[in-house]
Amino acid sequence: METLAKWRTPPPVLSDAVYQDLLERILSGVYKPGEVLRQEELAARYLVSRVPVREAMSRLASDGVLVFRPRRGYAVKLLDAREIEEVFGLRMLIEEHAGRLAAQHRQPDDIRGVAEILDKMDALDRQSANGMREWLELNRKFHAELFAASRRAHVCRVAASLRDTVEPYIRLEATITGTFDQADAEHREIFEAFQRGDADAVGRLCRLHCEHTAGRLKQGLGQRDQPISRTPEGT
Amino acid sequence: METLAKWRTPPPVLSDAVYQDLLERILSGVYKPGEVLRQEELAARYLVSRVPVREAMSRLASDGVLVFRPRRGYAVKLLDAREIEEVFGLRMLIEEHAGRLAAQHRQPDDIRGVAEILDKMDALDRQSANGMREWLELNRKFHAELFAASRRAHVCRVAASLRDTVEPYIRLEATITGTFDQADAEHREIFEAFQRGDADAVGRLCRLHCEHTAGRLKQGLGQRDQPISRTPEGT
DNA sequence: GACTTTCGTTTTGGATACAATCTACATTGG
DNA sequence: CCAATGTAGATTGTATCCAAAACGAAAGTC
Repeated sequence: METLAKWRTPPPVLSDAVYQDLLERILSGVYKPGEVLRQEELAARYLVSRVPVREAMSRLASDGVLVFRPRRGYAVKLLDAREIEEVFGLRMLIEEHAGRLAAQHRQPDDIRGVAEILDKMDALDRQSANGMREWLELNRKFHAELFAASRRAHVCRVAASLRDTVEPYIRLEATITGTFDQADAEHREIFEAFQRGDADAVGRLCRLHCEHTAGRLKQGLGQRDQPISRTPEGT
Repeated sequence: METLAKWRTPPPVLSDAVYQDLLERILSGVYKPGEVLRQEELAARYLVSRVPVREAMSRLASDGVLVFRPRRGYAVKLLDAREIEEVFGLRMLIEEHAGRLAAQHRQPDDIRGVAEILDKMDALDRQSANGMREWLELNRKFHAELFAASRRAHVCRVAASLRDTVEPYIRLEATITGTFDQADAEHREIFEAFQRGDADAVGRLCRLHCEHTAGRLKQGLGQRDQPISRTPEGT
């Protein structure tokens, strides 16, 4: 038998799988900000022991998605309005930078990849709950793929981390108001500048896009007092 | 007996202690970029089991200080010149922002705290190896304390993470060249602007400070080919 | 001689076990 | 009736154990 080993896909690591799924569930609001995550419960859900669950959670805590209170477990990070504004302030900086770099370093494949995501978003039924959910996932993917074209791993890492931190709130707001039109239009604009390699425009538009998202969020979630559970927060 | 429990110091979490010490050792170059960290070895060093060690390492990996390759363990992140430049590009953005916010939101205590650090740095003997080490630690602390005055946890988190990513290289360069004068002067300048609450100046100076550090690094480490071990890297 | 293949060792990933701590609730005393 | 106390159960943090994968060196093959 010849060297099969070289071709075999490397064995998956449970904590990675848990990390991914847990992140997805937090971003999509299955676990709400402030909610405490029980290790045993999650271990049972994923049919693993608590060890990989704990590892996944400690990573999510470093990402800023969870908070850790010793001996009291991990909870979904709960942001107040001021913190949301803070994160968006950072996103505006980083994403302008990332957008500019993306436009400068993009390859033909990148344009195709991003275009594909936009097309998929166009095809969705924004009225159905399912369509909304898919739109939101594709929305996240759009930005990730766009920035990935910069070929700058650290830029992408920071941008993704910041985005993930506020993503639950973005999705909450979008689900409530159901307005995707402005975002759609801005995505198209960004894409067009990206396609023609206009770095300054992409940067400027990305920053604006952040700013507008922050504005919608502020308005949409501003009135409602914390709709969230009662966990007193640190970090 | 009255409620003693409330006064007892909350029980320490081993993985936190390991995280802290491990980070310090990585930043100070005890574990060099590219080096693989054995779980058993570290567990023995800290007299704990491998579990808290793994947890600490998974956090450090999320911070960008370590890289994780499934089933092959964690290694100290090895950056090439391009990545170092990338990180400094981000730092210039973030730290200008952070510096500005710090100047705007600083309290009297913050000024005292930062001044104290600068004084300690002044008092050190920069020739001795020990003095250098202390200077480098205080240098890190200076920036952390300065930015902390912004009262913006997310800003501080991102700034610290980016700084930690390149800190081993900063310390390596500084240890080799032994030139602290420019940094000292810039710290003083930043502090003075910080003291008088000149947000624009602090922002501008922080950005410049980053730029200069990056420049020194590029020159100091540019010539030497990777002095590091042989680990082939991903992420 | 270079390239596999084998096999033993090392090291990792994960499960289980157990002690320490926290939480909730019932009880007591004022 | 309310606050403080005590206690049982739930939950976390860590140690220990085991199977599987990676590594390295020796032996075999063309």
